[in-house]
Amino acid sequence: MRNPDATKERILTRSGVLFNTQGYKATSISDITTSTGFTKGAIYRHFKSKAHLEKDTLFHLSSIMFGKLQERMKCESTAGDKLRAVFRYFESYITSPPLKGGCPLLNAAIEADDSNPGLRKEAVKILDILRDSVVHILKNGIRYKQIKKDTDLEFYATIIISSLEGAIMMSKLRGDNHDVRRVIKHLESQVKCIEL
Amino acid sequence: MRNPDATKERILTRSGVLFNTQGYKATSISDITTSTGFTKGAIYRHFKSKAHLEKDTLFHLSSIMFGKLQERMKCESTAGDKLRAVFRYFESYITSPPLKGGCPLLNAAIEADDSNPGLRKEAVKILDILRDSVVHILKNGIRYKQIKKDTDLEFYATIIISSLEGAIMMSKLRGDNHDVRRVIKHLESQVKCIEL
DNA sequence: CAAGATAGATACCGATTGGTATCTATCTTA
DNA sequence: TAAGATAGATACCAATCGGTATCTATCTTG
Repeated sequence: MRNPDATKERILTRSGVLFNTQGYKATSISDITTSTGFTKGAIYRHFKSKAHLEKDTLFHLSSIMFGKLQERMKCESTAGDKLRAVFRYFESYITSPPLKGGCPLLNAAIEADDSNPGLRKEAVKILDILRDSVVHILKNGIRYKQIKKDTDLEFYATIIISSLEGAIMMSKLRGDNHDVRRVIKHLESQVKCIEL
Repeated sequence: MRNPDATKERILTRSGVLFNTQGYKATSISDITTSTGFTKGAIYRHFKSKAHLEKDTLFHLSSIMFGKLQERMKCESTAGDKLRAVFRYFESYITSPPLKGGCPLLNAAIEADDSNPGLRKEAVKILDILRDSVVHILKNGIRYKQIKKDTDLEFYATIIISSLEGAIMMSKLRGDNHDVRRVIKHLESQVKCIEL
């Protein structure tokens, strides 16, 4: 009974890296024991099954990512600058990853099928939060006369998120940042279209 | 020694569905034996390891997909119409999937890490072919005065592919076609910008 | 039709999987 | 300080993993 909270945190952190790099199914409990230094007994005391650990870990990962994203956004004052901060954050997934393995939403979304409903539900939640964040930025932009007031919020949120996620897939596959750079260039010109 | 070619074809077809729906790592050889009706002995006669089977299967999947894509494109005459056919093909991944499990490129790209270099290389090849297809359409469009001649070909190919792939991820996760519809609407307006 | 080749089945291998029952040692609380 | 609670270790489980050695039956070819 040394420090259960720190143990749980350590397990979530380490399995976060493993799940995000190797995949959820491909990461075994043994992988996690060797990475954390804890035994199976310790892990199954804190998480009642591997599926639960996967879901909790994905939540843990998304909390970290949204935290870092919020940090970047609150440094900017206008809606346009906040959006460009989002773009730069996604580019960092490639150029200097805040977490090894790329975007946890993208990874979980592709891997989570109907056989892992917990993971899938968690991924949907993350996508909702991300979409709402972009919508929120645009909404405030309209309120403060920075964004055209007839802008279709959901539409632009979808365009931004989909192209960024797709770009991460491409850039990660190719091993360079050319594709994500192109997409960001395109999104910046799109933002200019709705900026006042 | 009944019909080795048909056997190989059947294995590739069945494992194609399994790999594309459950994932490569998550699909076992036993899954494939029960799906095909063949035994492990038969499978390992035609493929020297699971990794080889994965790679060959991804190639098989991409051949089918590109075949269907070509069919749709050759029905159209102008570059703009060919691009719109590409968009509709990607939408069909959601509305009436030509293959269960969504886009094989996207699935393989996310799952393939450095531990499966064969699969990864095959995924890069597919991405190259897809990108070259779009570039080729645009190039011919310029030649026949349908597309503005100063168009950045690689740029538009990246924008189109990334946003479509990202949209498939989102729509598949959510279980509806709203996101992919939005992205296609956006891409259609982008095409209009470079059409003559 | 005889002989070799090969497609595919059967049976097995050691390693690893997720999971659990049990034990010990440290903690909290009366 | 005594007693109960709990964090974590150890040892085990049946099931399954990818892979292989061997056998049989059908094919091709002389």
